[in-house]
Amino acid sequence: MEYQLSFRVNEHIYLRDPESSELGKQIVKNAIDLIYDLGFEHFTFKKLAIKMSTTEASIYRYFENKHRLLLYILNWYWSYMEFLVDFTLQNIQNPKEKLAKIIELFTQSLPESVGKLDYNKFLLNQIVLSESSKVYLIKEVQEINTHQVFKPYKDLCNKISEVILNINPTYKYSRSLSSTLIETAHSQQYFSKNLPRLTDVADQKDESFVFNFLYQFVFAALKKD
Amino acid sequence: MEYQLSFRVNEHIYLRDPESSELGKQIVKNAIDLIYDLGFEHFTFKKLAIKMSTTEASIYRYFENKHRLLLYILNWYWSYMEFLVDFTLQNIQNPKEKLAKIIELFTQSLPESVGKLDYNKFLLNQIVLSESSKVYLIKEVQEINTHQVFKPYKDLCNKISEVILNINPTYKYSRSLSSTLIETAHSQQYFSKNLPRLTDVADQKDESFVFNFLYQFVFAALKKD
DNA sequence: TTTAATATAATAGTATTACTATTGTATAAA
DNA sequence: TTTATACAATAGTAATACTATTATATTAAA
Repeated sequence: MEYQLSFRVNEHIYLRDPESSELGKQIVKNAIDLIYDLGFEHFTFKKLAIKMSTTEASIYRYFENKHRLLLYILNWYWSYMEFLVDFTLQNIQNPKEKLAKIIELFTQSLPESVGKLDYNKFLLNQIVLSESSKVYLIKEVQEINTHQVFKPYKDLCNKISEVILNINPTYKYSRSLSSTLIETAHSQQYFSKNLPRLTDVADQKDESFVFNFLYQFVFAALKKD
Repeated sequence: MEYQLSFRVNEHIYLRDPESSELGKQIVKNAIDLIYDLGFEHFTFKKLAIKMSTTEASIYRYFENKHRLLLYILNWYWSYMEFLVDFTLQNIQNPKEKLAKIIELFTQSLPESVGKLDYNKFLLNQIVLSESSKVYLIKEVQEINTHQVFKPYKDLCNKISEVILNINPTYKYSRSLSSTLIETAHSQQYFSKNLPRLTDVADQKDESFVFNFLYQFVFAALKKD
């Protein structure tokens, strides 16, 4: 069985829906590769156009600027993670077990899809670790937020916070703990790899370190006294 | 009593020590103002030069590029925070009380200095919230890390992790918890203001929200079972 | 006191990046 | 067959990032 996942992405993010044409799909796919290679600061539409043998202007017909393209990728990622959460929690009743699964999802490498239709999940995950916060840490947050461009992130947090409230209905910080879970999963993975002295990883290859750390503190925070 | 704090900043960060001349000091001071006004992405040396009635080239004699200038500011901030931690923990014996004070430092506005000699602490704090992660979330991390440019951050984490280990000597994640404390203090303050649905703030003016959230989860994580 | 050396910032550039108006071509509709 | 329109490429401009060189001021040496 080979299938491609697609999500409706807020139309304020793009000028022309990249899902609507082959060129559009290629722009997103190649952008993920190139942002991974160069880092977002060094990534330009010109370089992307050369890589794809198309023109800068053609890319500009799809996205206003590179920030919108990154925002598109992140919207896709957040929607995908919400889907994965739903998918993974199927048939699990115990809310503690659910939360453990969620932490696992955010700290382990994403399942690679079978076909070539889909985005490269490894590269996607890598750019999320290093670039995701750049989509909201900008002067224009408030303004673009009015167009609901962060809704998938909020929905994802909401879903996690429901599980948290199932474990401890009196816990007062379910949303903050959810966003902290996600942000910390990212930052600690990034630190483990690049600035290990900011963490307690013994072996930088140890994939379970961030899981163990997060598991301990998330469940500790939810313990009733 | 009016005094100015200065810290030795790693000389790999600048081309010419900004502390060594009046122009250098003005560059840093004005940069803090302008990055606050424009956001780091829209901040350029040209605009800074115009604001200061000097030239772009003169600024380039001090810093290789705007990223280095931001890194300089963050190095100053991390050193300053370590100083503040030392200063604040004077005469406090109880390690739990110490940690509470530390959380307070990272979640409340910085003490403004008396004279005009110093940097504007309010603006400094604001740009730390929105721009700090941009100094390490770059393709060149590993490379610049070899020049110790993140040492003040690591030292700061180290200091906090010592306090953590005093509370619970068997806790295995003292460094990770320290960096998470700092990063979460920043991100939750940023979210409270700009994307409140990712948090549980009731009133966006509530300065104590992030403190309460952090206090609860940091101390919960350290509780022995 | 005059000259030489040095430090400093300004001038005047170039290359790259970000973005856009216009044109040309292919496809679909009338 | 003609006309509309959808699309991407051409060909630009403006802003940004960065640098080589020149001019000026200051300090040190003769």
